[in-house]
Amino acid sequence: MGKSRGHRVVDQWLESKNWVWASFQKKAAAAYLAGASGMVNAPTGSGKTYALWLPILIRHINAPKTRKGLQVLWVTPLRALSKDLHRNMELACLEMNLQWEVGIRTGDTHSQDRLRQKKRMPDTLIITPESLHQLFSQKNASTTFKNVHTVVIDEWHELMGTKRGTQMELALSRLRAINPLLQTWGISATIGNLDQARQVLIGPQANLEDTVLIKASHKKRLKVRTILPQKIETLPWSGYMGIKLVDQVVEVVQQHRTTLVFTNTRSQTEIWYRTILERYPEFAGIMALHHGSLDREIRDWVEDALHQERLKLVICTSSLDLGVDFRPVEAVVQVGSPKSIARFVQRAGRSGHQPGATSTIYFCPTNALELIEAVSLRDGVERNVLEDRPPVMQAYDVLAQWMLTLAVGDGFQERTLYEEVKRTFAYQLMSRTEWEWLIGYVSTGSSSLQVYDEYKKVELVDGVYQVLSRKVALRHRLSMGTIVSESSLKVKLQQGRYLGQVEESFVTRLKPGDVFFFGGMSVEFLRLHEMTVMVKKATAKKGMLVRWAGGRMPLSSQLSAFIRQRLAEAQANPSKEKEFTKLAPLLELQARRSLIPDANTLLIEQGETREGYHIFIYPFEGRLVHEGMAILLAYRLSRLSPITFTVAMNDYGFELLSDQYVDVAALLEEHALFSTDHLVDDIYQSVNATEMARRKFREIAAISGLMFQGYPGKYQKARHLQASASLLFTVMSKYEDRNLLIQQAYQEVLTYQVEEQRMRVALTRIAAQQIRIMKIAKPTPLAFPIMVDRLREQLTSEKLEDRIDKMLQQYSHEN
DNA sequence: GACCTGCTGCGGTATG
Repeated sequence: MGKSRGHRVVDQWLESKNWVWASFQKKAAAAYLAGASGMVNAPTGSGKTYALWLPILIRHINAPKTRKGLQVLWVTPLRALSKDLHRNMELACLEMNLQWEVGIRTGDTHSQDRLRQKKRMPDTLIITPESLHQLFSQKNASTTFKNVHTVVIDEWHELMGTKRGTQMELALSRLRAINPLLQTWGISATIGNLDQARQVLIGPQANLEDTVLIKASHKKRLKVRTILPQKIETLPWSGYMGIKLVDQVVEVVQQHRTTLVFTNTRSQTEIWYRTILERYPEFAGIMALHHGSLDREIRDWVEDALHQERLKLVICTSSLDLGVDFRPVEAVVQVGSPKSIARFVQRAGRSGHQPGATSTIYFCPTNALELIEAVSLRDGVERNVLEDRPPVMQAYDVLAQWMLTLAVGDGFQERTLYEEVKRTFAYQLMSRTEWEWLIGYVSTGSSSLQVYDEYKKVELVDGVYQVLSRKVALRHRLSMGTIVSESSLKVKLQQGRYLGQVEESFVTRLKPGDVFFFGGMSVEFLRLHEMTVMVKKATAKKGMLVRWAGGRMPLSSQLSAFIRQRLAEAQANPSKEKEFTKLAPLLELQARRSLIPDANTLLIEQGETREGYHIFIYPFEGRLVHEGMAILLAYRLSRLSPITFTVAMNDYGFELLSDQYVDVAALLEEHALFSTDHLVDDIYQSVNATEMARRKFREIAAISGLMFQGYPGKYQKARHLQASASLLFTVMSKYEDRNLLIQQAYQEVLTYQVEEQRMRVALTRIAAQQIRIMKIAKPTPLAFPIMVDRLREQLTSEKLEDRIDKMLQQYSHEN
């Protein structure tokens, strides 16, 4: 069999580049050219883009030469990725002398380019999910997409677990309705539920066996090393900044060409940067920091400098998790718990980007107990355990937005769209009643809002649901997408550049003259000018640290399981791992004052201090489950006899504090405190559920179009937004029985706030475990950090220090 | 003198 002209062109091109087409790339190409859909699973830097890009070109070369407009959509979750991709794709076309135009359509595409695209679409469009939806909100959208035969979704693992993934599912279903032969391909890093990822991509009714999974065979070698502290505290309380080990981290940095130091929070990057600069002034100029609140220009500069090998060290948050390959990076340091094995591996992969090179990651614990995590991470990496990314199900806010998007564009027919939506993974279980509620919602704003005209958005004309009002259409286009951010203020040097963003709550505490540390420099607050925080460079070195109110990631269940297994082993066999040896004094104290739980034991500690009566429980299930369990237990105990608790938790356990003594042992004999019966009811009955749902509702209201977030550039106060979301929540809960969006808020509390599924599994495990209740005279090493955490919420930092000092004096001696 | 908690991502006003 002779090769087609397309194959020959590509072969010649590969030859001229002196480049081998790897076997996984060949497999992907063959499957694609045979008309299949599927997924490519390969690490970054392995050339997975070309695995699909080259066959797309082959197909084009062999196809008849008629103008067809848009034919290929290449979806990327990151704008930053699109430029690199564009360059590589165009270069390939150019070198092969092909007439094939690649365009970019993202938020920063110039308006003239957009207009040009509108008139004449390029053959391939690199696009974000949000911009794709923008295209669907234009008139003639179905004409735009009528010749699209291929959609490639890059970093699908990253999108799938989020509402952006749901957006993608909806768009795919629409594209398949336009062209039933559409070929869908995902590109994904390795995750636990790889098959499910593929199913979500192709839709629930499609047969998984008809699609292809292409795996790159070469495995990335990964070395994990722990940075060990000289000595540890037996009562670990010292925060989670890890700065104590800075000298040892700098030692690592000095041994490598370029190092990335990953931290868990933005303020942590700032403090590490400042500390290193103070102690090692020679790093000035060859060290940078990178996090999500720094101005885009600054971040771009850092990324460029990394490429050009001008930096020895970059301190960053997950803002550098993904995307661009930084070849010069030789080593990665993870400061503090990465919370999941998959994230740890992902970050490790930022180093050693050459094919065949080994990635090296150093784990720097910020707290004595994290030494157990170090061993557990190594376990996870060795056994190749990776967490799942469960897809988002039944997010009605996203669906409502999609209905409006289509109504703003070409309009939709109710029956057809219903069938189409049911063919997505996310909405496969949606009932006809629920759908009808949504139709009502977009046309009248639901029964509780019927009297208000502004919620009547969609009108039915000749069987087609459409948005006729220009104002409604404009407002909708301005507020598309599923990312709802805190409202923030820009920070600008008085006569100079923008530094980045801080949150409103931080600024309200500032007085003119106050010094804070931001973007790697000391700045003095001057004034608030047109919603911009004006600052100048400060002479004073010390200053406040900016704080952002971000999300709190819990420890993954996979990592938790390893920790539960390893804890008892650390005591039984302290010389087995060097981390265990270090931990020995702490574990001895734990064993002396209480006991060290093994994997079959649930430890409960009870004690009394001047603060009151403490109950500590250690399921080792991550802080969200602990929050849920604390609420649950507090509720169940209070039903037995009136009592109130203050709750606190961390990733290992939680505390119930009260001014009354509770005989836990006796109560456990008679009552199933840890039972899964009536679990959801009991959580909803507890005081916090409504408040939690109310907070969740803010995001739902924004996505579903209930709440206009304001015109771009125009500032809207966070308090105002919160207030109107809260008002809507009250009205809708009160006057409507079955409001889908309110129900969704409660559902999200269960799924994401208290991790109901995981809690059930944990409770079931506890039911089979032996429960050991220990009376303690003094707080144990496991209890102490939870107590400190509770105080941290109540006290200012100076007061907290005094308090901790006293506590340490009181509790650290013998027994 | 030691200590500072809490990720990321996108989009956007303008016609016949």
